[in-house]
Amino acid sequence: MPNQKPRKPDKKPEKRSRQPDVTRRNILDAALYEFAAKGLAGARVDEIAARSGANKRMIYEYFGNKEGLWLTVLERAYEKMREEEHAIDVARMPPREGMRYLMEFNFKFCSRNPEFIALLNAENLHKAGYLRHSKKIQQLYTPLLVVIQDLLERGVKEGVFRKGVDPVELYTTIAALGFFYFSNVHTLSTIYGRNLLSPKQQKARMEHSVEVILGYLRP
Amino acid sequence: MPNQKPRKPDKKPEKRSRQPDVTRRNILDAALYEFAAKGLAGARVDEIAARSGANKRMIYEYFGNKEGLWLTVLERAYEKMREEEHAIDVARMPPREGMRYLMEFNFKFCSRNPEFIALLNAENLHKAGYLRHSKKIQQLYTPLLVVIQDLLERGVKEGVFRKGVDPVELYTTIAALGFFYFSNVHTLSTIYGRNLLSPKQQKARMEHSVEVILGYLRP
DNA sequence: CGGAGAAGTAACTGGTCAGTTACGAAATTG
DNA sequence: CAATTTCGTAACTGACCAGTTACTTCTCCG
Repeated sequence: MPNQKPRKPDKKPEKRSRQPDVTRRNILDAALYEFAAKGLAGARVDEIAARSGANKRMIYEYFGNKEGLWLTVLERAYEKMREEEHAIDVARMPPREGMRYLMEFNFKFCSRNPEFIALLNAENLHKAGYLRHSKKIQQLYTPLLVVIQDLLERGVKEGVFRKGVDPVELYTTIAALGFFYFSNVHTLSTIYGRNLLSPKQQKARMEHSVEVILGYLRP
Repeated sequence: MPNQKPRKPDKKPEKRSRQPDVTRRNILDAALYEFAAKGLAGARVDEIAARSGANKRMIYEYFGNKEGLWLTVLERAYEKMREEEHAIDVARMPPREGMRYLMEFNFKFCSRNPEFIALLNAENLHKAGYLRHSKKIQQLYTPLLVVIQDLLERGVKEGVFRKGVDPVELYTTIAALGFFYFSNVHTLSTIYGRNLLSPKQQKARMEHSVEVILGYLRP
């Protein structure tokens, strides 16, 4: 089986090498997987190189060192979340529906992105030392908080929400209800003796979480 | 400064060496510190030896290897929590007070024991592989769940709680509201641009958490 | 006191891993 | 088709680190 694929240098380099963007992206994907599975200290650069199909030299050329790679992966994960969150259009929903939607989105996002959770936990182990260097993160959540504020105000006006709820506290609570469950699935599953990752358990948990939020918000 | 301390072999060996229990305990304390700070992969056995004042040989004699040490530290942490939780006497409190007390205890425990949180997160990174081997953990939470069930039933009977709340879901929610905040303090502090570890922020957060639980539980 | 065994020390070992380097192959450019 | 740059490979290096070993010192008990 001789490889005569690259014999055709037409204007569109469809397959094969010399595509830095693709290589870069492959490295980041592999790194996300490895970091999420083993943390920063446990992850192996050789493993990332092997999994990405690239090579260590490329990794160090693109990202400098292991920590540089970590920071890039972390920022990329946050960006992904922002993008998805950006797609939320809650502003014109009725307050209660809007709040339910927010909670469900958050829950499902955590369910779909366990690597994101592992990454955040690892970063907290490092006391957010890397995240602090990323200036763009800080204003990332403002739009979401504005949306929540708006929902709260409209809810109060319509008489379906209680007064005096702080949007930051509420957002933290929403995040907590989604995040904690998936962050601690394994120890919780062990303690309760059930598989909390089963769709049935997940659904029940999401329903309960929505109920907690909406129940609390009643006037 | 010649050391003539150990020159007195009276019946009570007050200070100094040859006290396996003390050495063992020192190692566990040092290991808790190191593991909580750096995770299993990041922790260094040499560092634990140095910090404990003991020696690597002792560590391997007592605990076999690094993983054995990890498991022992983990179990010890859970035991500590159980002990403190055991001291809770909520059974004869009025339902709402009891629930508030539970929530506050949980919150304060997380605040007081950041190592416990780090340990749990690391163990979840390992998919609870170590915890699963510890049979005694599984039935640890049953008494607490019974207490919650009792509170809920009395609350319903007295007309201060809503019906149909699942005690397991509720406990998970209580745990989430306490745990998540401290587990993610650093990234949250970075994002919000405030120091969430300040007593003021902690107090506000605890009040909010209690409000969420009690607000949700209203009939 | 003296011998046995437990507790402790420090140097060592073998493997692992982050980061480097020397070199080759392909592609782009003129 | 050279020359230059970009991409890729694989072997290497030096540090680090889990676990071991050879040896010393203390304590206990007869």
